[in-house]
Amino acid sequence: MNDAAPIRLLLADDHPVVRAGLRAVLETEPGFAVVADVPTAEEAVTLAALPGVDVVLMDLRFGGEMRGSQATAAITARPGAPRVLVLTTYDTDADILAAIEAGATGYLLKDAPPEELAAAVRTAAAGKSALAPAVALRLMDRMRDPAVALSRRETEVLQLVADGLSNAEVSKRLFLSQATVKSHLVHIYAKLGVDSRTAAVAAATARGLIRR
Amino acid sequence: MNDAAPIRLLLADDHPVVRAGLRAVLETEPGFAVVADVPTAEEAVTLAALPGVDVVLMDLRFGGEMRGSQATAAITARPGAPRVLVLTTYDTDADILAAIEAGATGYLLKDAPPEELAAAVRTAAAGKSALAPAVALRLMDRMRDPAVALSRRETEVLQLVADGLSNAEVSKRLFLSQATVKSHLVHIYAKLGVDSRTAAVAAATARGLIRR
DNA sequence: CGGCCGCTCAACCTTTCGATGGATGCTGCT
DNA sequence: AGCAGCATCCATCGAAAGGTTGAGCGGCCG
Repeated sequence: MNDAAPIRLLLADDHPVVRAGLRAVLETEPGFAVVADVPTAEEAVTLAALPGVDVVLMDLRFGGEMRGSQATAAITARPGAPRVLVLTTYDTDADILAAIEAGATGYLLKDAPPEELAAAVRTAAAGKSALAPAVALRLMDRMRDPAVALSRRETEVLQLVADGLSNAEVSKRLFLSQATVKSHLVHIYAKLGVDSRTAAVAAATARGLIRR
Repeated sequence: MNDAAPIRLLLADDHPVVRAGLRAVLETEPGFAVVADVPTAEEAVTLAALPGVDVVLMDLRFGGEMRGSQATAAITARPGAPRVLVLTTYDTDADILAAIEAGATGYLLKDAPPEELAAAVRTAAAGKSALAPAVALRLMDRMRDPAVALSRRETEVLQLVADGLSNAEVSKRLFLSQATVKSHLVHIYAKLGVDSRTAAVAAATARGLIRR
């Protein structure tokens, strides 16, 4: 399997230690070649445009502006783009769905053992999707109980509510009327089985529907 | 400086990639020797008891039961114990204070560049405290603004509010009148500089005053 | 095409929450 | 001892959020 052509990798993570760790783990594995590692999402987008990269290992949260999901979308939008494998600490619904919608080929958690990591990279390089067991489980749960699947707009509203904004502030931020915000909240309450904004935030954070 | 005796290190982190990264970063640096790396806090406590360890690099959050701060306390409680340098992704008040109270010699963030990491280990090995700039800043802020210290009762109330309970439910749970709960909340709002329960929960979680 | 669903908004009424004000008891400082 | 400061407790009232009903618009799918 791992014959002449190695899989060429680009690593994107803002933690120097993690970049060094990925290098150490993957370069000892046969059949992998780390082309470059970068500390920002912007640099990842730039370097992924060059030929000679098969798979990008992408963190989701960077210290700077651009998020990993945005970078993933920017990379996969181009023709002949490399595969993007998201590698992060977090397994919330919001993160996972954003990554998959952005075109990620796989989603791994950083606590994965090296063998699992290597296997996922090979799977991704072959163009098949690679999901960590915990992530796959969460997606199954979501499929099985569609009541807890908030719509994009609902998630957006609830996130702002969780950040402490009032209905009036949310409505201004999203260019909506307060009536619409209330309407969304009512639907959210029904889906989560609660009857107040704070309870909705608690339930949603517990289920990982919004980021903390 | 880095003459005959190298600084002997024990690494404790549940992420294999991070352990590999720390090994890679520190072993290339002269004057360091990694004695062992472990994936759990419990093993860190066990191995730190053996002689031949100068500094423990300790993560704060593990997948398992024991927290890094507990492990730190267990290690530093023993006479002739090695120095513990906490190395984590998070910089919330609660985490930092718990670590320092547990007897950590230093507190570093994982996004630190390798040189800073190496320098901090040398500082810690010499018995001096080593704080990341961001952490030092946060501590300064906390000193300057002592209003963010919630009382026991206030924390109790806010935690229940964060769990999604209404004032009526909180009052029943704590055997209070609703008026008392509201009164506590007003004080909490004043201390946190907010004016609603959801904003208070957001502010308190951001500062690590309550668990999520 | 007709129905389903997500998104948007309005008007009304009810409940809850937040603001204000005041009481008690403990602790520490002078 | 006396006082200041804080944590804890409680009551009342206007304001904000929640609940209800009803409705229009656009996309998706059988």
